[in-house]
Amino acid sequence: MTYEMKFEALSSSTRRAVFERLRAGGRSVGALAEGLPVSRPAVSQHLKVLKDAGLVSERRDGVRRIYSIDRQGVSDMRDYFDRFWDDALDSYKRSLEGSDG
Amino acid sequence: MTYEMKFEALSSSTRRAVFERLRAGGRSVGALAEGLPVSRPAVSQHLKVLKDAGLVSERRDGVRRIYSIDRQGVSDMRDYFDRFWDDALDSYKRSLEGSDG
DNA sequence: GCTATTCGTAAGACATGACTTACGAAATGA
DNA sequence: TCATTTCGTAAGTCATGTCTTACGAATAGC
Repeated sequence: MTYEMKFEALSSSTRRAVFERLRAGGRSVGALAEGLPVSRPAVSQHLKVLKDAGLVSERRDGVRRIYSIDRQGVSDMRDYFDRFWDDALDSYKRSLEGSDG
Repeated sequence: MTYEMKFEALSSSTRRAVFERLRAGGRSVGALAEGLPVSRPAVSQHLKVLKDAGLVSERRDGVRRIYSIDRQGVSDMRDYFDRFWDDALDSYKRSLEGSDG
């Protein structure tokens, strides 16, 4: 559930494709695998990584498992880049003060 | 300069460490390599990936090259997760409407 | 109980990428 | 010009991760 885990989870292009497919709403593993150039077990393995990272959540529906985006995880990433941007701007401003003030 | 390139660039933990070290301000390649458990050429290779992805920029200073955070690139990532979060919320709301009304 | 469906996990093959050393290029200063 | 410093690139090694097939578990319906 750390940032490191989220970055690692989003490091594979196939995993990002799975993640993007969930953008439009929850889907079963089989439905996710259709349209992707990898096998269903591969998708299942990717979903585990995404789930452990806190980027997707799982819900049971009979024999199916419906995976959905975990908005909290997405929000965490958004916050990370928010703060990163702020810090980068601050350090830039300080570098200007230091060079001519 | 695409999102794909930015995600790929941030997929390596060493590269994220380099990226994080630039958060506090611009640094030379040698200065970045100090304190990291990899060689200077390794850092140089990582910086090339980060630069090609639009996440860092380069400035010459005599024989040195000062790398800094490219705030536009960080802003792009922030926007990506902003929109992703909005889309996920919308699709969630739609799923509620479809299920009970 | 039996079958069909959906899925997760194990084991192993294979490609990808991250690292090292060696080397050459460019800028600085004497 | 020569030496020093700083850096990027090339070549090759090695670890990591991504994929496949095979298999077993869980649920639902008959």
